[in-house]
Amino acid sequence: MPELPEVETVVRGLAPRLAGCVIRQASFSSHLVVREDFRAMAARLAGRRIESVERRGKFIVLRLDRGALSIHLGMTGKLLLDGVRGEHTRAEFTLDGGVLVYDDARQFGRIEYGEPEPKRLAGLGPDALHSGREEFFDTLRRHAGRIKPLLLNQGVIAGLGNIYVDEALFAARVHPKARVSRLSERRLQALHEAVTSVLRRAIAAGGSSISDYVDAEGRRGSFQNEHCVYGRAGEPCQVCGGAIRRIELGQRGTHYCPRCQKV
DNA sequence: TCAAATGTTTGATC
DNA sequence: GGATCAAACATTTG
Repeated sequence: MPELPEVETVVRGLAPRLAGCVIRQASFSSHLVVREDFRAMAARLAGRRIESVERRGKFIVLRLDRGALSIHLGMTGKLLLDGVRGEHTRAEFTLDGGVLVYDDARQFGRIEYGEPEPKRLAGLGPDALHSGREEFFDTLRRHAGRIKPLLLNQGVIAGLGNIYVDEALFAARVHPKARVSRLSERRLQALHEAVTSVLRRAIAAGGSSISDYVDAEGRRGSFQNEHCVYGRAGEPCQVCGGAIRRIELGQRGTHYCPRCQKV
């Protein structure tokens, strides 16, 4: 459910409400979401002040007066301000200014603590939204292989997921199976511009709500209405009128226009 | 009953 | 050290 625009939307909703709050109490109920000892984790968080709420790739990062907490929403995670405890609630943070509820049906999400920050954040590539043209080129050119799996690799570029990779490749007219090494400077530049503009437009729309994504206030996004290829197999391409095709690539459903996107 | 789902990790193989 | 592919994680939905 959550890629960069969805996580950004959640962070923008949380930041003004959480900054300056103190965590009074934390409780957990899933060893899949929280891999370490619940009591040790709760003890470390109790009494900590939240200095800021930031996004790194698809991670929500709460900077605390000591250390930092990272929250990854996986596929079905929701972080709800003053949310109500439900069947799939896996964590609850009682703050001096409200309650933060972490809900996650599939439990692919992760909550981790680290000092000064969780170690896995160090493995992320440059942020897809803030990566400049030069950095984008240099990073991609260091790798071989097909462009789509590469863009999905968080260690290469952080933040893109299945929806936005398909949408950006369509906007740049690049075939998902294209080899990075075969892409011209011009194609790469188009791709960089496409990534940036698709992400910006998606953030402006509050993200994409395909099935369950909602922001910190429980509101759905609307960018799914602007998808050109994702989830539109069989529908006519908005540019050429040909049918959008769905294939499997790197174990992910992949949507593209065979006429507009050549290898 | 089967397929697919906004994600990531791990292990085998080349 | 990589790329590539399959499987696994757990649950819901059509």
